Amino acid sequence: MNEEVITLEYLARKAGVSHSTVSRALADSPLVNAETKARIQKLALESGFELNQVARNLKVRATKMIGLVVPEVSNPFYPELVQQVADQARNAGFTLQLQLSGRNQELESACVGSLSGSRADGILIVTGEHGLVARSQVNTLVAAGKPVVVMGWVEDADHFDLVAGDDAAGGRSLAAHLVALGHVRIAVLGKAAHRGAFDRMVGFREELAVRGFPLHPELNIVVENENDVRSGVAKLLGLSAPPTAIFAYQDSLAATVYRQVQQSGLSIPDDISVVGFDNLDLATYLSPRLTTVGTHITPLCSAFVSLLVRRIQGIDPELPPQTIVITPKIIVRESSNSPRSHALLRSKPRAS
Amino acid sequence: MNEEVITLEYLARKAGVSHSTVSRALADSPLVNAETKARIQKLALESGFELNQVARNLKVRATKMIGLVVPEVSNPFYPELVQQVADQARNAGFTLQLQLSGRNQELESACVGSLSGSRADGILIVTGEHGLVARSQVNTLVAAGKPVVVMGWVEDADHFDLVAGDDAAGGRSLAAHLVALGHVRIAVLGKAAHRGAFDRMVGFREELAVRGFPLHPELNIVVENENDVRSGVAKLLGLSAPPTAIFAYQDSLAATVYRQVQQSGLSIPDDISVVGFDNLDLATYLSPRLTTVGTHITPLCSAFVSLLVRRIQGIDPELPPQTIVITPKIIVRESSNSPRSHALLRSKPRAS
DNA sequence: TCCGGCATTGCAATCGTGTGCAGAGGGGGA
DNA sequence: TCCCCCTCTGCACACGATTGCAATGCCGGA
Repeated sequence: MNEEVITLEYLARKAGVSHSTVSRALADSPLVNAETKARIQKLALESGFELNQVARNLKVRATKMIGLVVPEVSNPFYPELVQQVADQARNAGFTLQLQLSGRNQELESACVGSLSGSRADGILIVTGEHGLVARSQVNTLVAAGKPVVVMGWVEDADHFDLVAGDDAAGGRSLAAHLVALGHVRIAVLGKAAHRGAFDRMVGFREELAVRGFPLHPELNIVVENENDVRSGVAKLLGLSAPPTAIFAYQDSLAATVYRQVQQSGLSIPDDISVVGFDNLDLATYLSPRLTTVGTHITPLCSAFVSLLVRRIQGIDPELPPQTIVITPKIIVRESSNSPRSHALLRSKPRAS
Repeated sequence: MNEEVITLEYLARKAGVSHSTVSRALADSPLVNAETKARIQKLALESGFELNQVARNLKVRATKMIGLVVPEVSNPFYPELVQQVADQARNAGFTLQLQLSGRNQELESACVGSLSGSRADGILIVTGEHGLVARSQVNTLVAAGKPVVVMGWVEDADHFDLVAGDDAAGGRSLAAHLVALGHVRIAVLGKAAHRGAFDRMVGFREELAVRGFPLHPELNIVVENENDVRSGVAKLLGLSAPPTAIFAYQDSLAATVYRQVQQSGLSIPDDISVVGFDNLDLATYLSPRLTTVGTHITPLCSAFVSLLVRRIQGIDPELPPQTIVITPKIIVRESSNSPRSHALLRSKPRAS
């Protein structure tokens, strides 16, 4: 077994040339003689040579890698994004370094840290419910000229590039949709406001108010976990005048709502309409398929990646921080319909 | 603005020492005087110094990164795995480099290629339906001493480390479960055999035969896509003696089966039982929750990562290639139950 | 015959760290 | 006083590649 490490130098000795020539030959430089080049390339192939990318990276001061920071990947919202970003990055000639910042983004700073230090040519950060945890770090990096783009809603994003979906608009269109169907008593299943305000819920409520049916306090349920969802739905169904529609602020919550509603012997959408937000794959697995709001994720990721690549390439370095907002669109499926009479609803049996 | 790159050398000049001392100080080496060390560390912090990891990697011949190759991440099967591997890797002090080999693993070789060349200290490859596409590449790498571990079922894995779930055993327990419930006419919704044989289906059929109810050909449906599933289920339900239970070889397919069955006005599990395989999150979102088979993913990933780490650390380099098999377990939920009488089943209305 | 230019190759510096080894300086014991 | 040892620091090389510049040899034209 040959223990010697195969380097340019090694190939050079074998081929009887200098390592510079080998380097140029493998880079297909026109500076080296055609036959020599062919001979060296053949030799490299035969000896199973692999260029040491780390050394190369050091010399050329670039890694052709971009770091992607995402809270987690078991929540079905993120994988699709990762997939798209990975594809886009590959098209641009970059490979991906994935970092999970944790469900509560407790590792976000650590992730960003491990990505800087010249390991990644640029960094993409997808925020979670807590907003941009590593804000000061990002500011420092950007000030130092490191390409960074953030995705998610962050207030006062004056100092860095931001790509965000317009959640408020999405919320408004859901509300408009339900009201147009004839719903009056509409419940909201939401989360206590992290990151300033949860725009999708705010937009939803705004639109309800505009349309003349402001959200009734007893129909506003705050949930933090699965159990809250179950008890919340139970509470709603137990009201003397139950809602005819429920807006769950995430598709994954809507799934739980489904189970709870259907276990109570009620039918979606005949007895009660349910709408979600995110347009996960899950939304089409549910039965009936879920009406929801989703950003067309391709343009979103496209903006995300191409903005970063632009920064990395360093064309117009004076380009001020950008904020790109993408408006999501409502996807109407079978889980929302016009309300039937309340009498019918209340006469239905309820599971013990 | 200070355009000078901040390096050890820069700090050294500022502190009036040599770059060696700075290097040692930042590594908290006992070789440097306590006060000097403190002074240098303080200075480094103030100037926002970041160690150039690429240079370091070159010098120490290690990157503390492991590459993870996964077919895709939009199919809900993989994200959980990625999450676990990422966590395990972080615990072991490694960061993750994610590479997507594509739904049909068409990029698998390219992924492995971009991971070798000293970019990653070790490589984890999760195969897809096509088995180990980059097999020869893996053999070469392993022969060259590069740490590589493969997950998935691969035949003749004599030359490299392999971690696999025992799909056949899972299939057998599903069959046993259904037969024990009293089912006799059981349908299988499977895929044409990629990668030799699709063990979960093989195991399922074996066990049926052992129990005395070999699979009837008309109840064996081969599907390649969503549409096949729909038409397949329709065909099954249209039989003069429809099955009382359906085994879908993947949870995600079971979801489609659900919709088709429920749209036909039939109830799960009262009219027909449905079981899946994989135990995705999805399985609990469905209603009723899906009976399925799943590997407890934590030990699986644990074996996966720790085997690789062991190779990276290079303790007992003579350790022969390992094959670790993990037996999945059946998770009984509400989608499977004893069959009711066929008369009732056939008298049910069917949606137009 | 001489010279200029072109094609090709090698030399050597460089990227930023890590580290073996030598050397400086100081303190303590004989 | 001398010497040894211990603590600390710096020199210099190495990691494996890229690349500007110099050098070589050859050919053709004057």
